[in-house]
Amino acid sequence: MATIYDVARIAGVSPKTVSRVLNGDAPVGQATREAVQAAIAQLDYVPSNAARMMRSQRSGLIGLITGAISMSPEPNQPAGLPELFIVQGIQKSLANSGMTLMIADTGGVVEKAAPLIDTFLRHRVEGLIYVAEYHQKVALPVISDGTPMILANCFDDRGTPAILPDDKRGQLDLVARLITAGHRRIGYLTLRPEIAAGRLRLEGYRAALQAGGIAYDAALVENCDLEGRDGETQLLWEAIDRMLRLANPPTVFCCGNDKMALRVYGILRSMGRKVPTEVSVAGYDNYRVIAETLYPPLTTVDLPYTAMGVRAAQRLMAMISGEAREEKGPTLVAGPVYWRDSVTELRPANVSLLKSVREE
Amino acid sequence: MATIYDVARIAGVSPKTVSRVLNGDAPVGQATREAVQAAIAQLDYVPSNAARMMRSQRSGLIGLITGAISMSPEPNQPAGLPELFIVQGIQKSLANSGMTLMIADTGGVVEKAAPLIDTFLRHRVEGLIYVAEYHQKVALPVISDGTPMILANCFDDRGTPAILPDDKRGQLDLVARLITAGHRRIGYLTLRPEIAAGRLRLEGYRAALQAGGIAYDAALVENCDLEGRDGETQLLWEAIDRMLRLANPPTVFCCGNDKMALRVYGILRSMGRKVPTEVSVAGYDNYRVIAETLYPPLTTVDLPYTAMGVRAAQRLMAMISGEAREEKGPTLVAGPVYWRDSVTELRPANVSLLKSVREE
DNA sequence: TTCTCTTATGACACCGATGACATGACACCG
DNA sequence: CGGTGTCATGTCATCGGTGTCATAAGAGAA
Repeated sequence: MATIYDVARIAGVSPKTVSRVLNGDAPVGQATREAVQAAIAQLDYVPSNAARMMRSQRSGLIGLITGAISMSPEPNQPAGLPELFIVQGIQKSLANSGMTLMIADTGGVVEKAAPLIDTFLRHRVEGLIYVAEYHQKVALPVISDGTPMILANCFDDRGTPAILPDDKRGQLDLVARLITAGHRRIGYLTLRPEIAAGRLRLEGYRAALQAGGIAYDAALVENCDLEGRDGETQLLWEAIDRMLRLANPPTVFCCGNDKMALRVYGILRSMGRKVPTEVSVAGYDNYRVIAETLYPPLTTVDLPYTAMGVRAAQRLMAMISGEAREEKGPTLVAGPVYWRDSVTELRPANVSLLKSVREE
Repeated sequence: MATIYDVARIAGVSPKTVSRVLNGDAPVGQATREAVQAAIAQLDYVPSNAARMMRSQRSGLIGLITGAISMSPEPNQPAGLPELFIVQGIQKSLANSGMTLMIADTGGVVEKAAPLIDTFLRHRVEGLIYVAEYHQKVALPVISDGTPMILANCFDDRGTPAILPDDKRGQLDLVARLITAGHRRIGYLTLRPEIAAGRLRLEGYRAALQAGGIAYDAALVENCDLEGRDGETQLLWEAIDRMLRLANPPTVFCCGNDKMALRVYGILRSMGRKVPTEVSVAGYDNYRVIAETLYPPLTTVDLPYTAMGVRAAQRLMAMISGEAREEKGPTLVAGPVYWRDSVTELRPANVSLLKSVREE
């Protein structure tokens, strides 16, 4: 493999001059430059990053750790995929920064994160991003040297900078929109409260009710999430059946996520209830394969994965460049409500007052 | 950032001895070793790969280029995903080789492959893998230095080592199995012949007929692939309708892939034909979300992406270690037939004779 | 004309590891 | 007891670039 010395010899200049041609960091005479470039071409010279890095102490590398790639997309488990959108956003945002993104994969095994981080540190990455498959708390090993690190779609105890979906705000926006549409009895089939999304979205639901002057009714809220195990459909069926038998039944069901909404469609249909004319349904995630394919298309809230990726990259770059204005705490990213045909406008007059709700 | 010299000073030994403790390449006294390890821990020392690499001329890096990550999984376009299985296979296979896998993404733009390759070469990767999203021909820039390169799911003009799905063999196995089941009139709704999979699978179909002593009937074969554009369903409907009106209609429809089979299910149902009692259907790809979810579950051929990834990694490692027995030409990887309920056994007696067909 | 100043280039040390080689201390052998 | 081998460790050069400083040649300015 040719070195800068070989190029220098062929071109009849000093190695340093070749370096200058390569980096453009000092003026070089036209004739000299051409001679050097010819020599580079002739030798198929490719500079060694290792050598450059040693001297300059800058690697130009960003390390990204994810489990997305090796998550088997199980038929029942569409998770893992969304992560890719985050990675995409990061990539797009980093593309023009001159940084090279190194992606490593945990193979779905969280314990592998530690050795991967170590590998990255050996390569002297200038920043690290850890992407989790769903909004959760994590406990990664401490980075003892000062390498900046960002968590995407997760957070930890130590206050490591994190980029998180604004689940509370999203659910709030959706329910507020439902209220504007005239719904006052809003059923909520929630995710289990152990996961962050479940808890936060419920908070958003309650906040929206309060803002709309509607009393919270425990009879309209039920956890129907069994962590993917069987029996979820039964649980849903039972909850829906009970709510619909109330003296004052819900006019719309909010679902913990789009997958649950998909099931709810089936259940309502088997009960002989028409969506949306008799009952409305809303989801969460804007999991497009579901939301756009369902009939009628599903009203839902976008989980802004790509935007989160972009923010993660931006915040990391800010940390690397050591900008003074370093934010504290997690960055929350809200996604827009996608208003589709699965929800009836009970009070159409109101609608004209609305501007479309979207990520600011 | 601490260096090996700092560690040496603290531990009261020479840098070389620290190096020996780190690499275990020469005996080190117990007491010395412990002193060194203590110093390493005290300083949070992390060795610099760049420096190590310069001296040893080995990077321990494998570069992987893919478009998988940034392919938006369009609702209509489940491609891009399968690629991930290849990456997974590669990763699994490389995990214990001591190599670090660097993944870079083209963002779906093929032109970005060249600069990415260049970046990898600057890092002196010891091998390169290019993964394509579907079985196709590619034209990557020539690697002028001797870095080994492998193509996965694609091939080129220059005879670069490639790992390809054995589409011909897979279709042959499937059709042979149909024949064994007693089918003799086998309709084939093909992919467009411009793509490798379309051409090769058709070859497999014909080879199976020939082996089974059945004459090829052009009336039973039709290209129904419009490259994802609209009108595909109409095309399918028309083809199926015509074939079923033949004096001697097919008893089974082979489809170019599982997605097409999904449509065919719908069409047959709308025609009032029951699957599989009146007509059988078979797919290709074993795209599990479709094949296992459909009712009845779809008989299909596995596209062995994970296995291809494993083979790609293995072959690359063989090239790197410079093994004499270097294969020529592409490595074909065949996947097993998944026999499910979408195909009727017209002649059940035969079945007991079968061993399950699988990847060798 | 002499003195800056800029442009163009080179000399040399150094980044942080490791390979090659040398050395000293023992242990074991005959 | 000298010779030989193994263990434990150190010295020094080197990998391929780039930062720092020096130097030479012209271009303007005083």
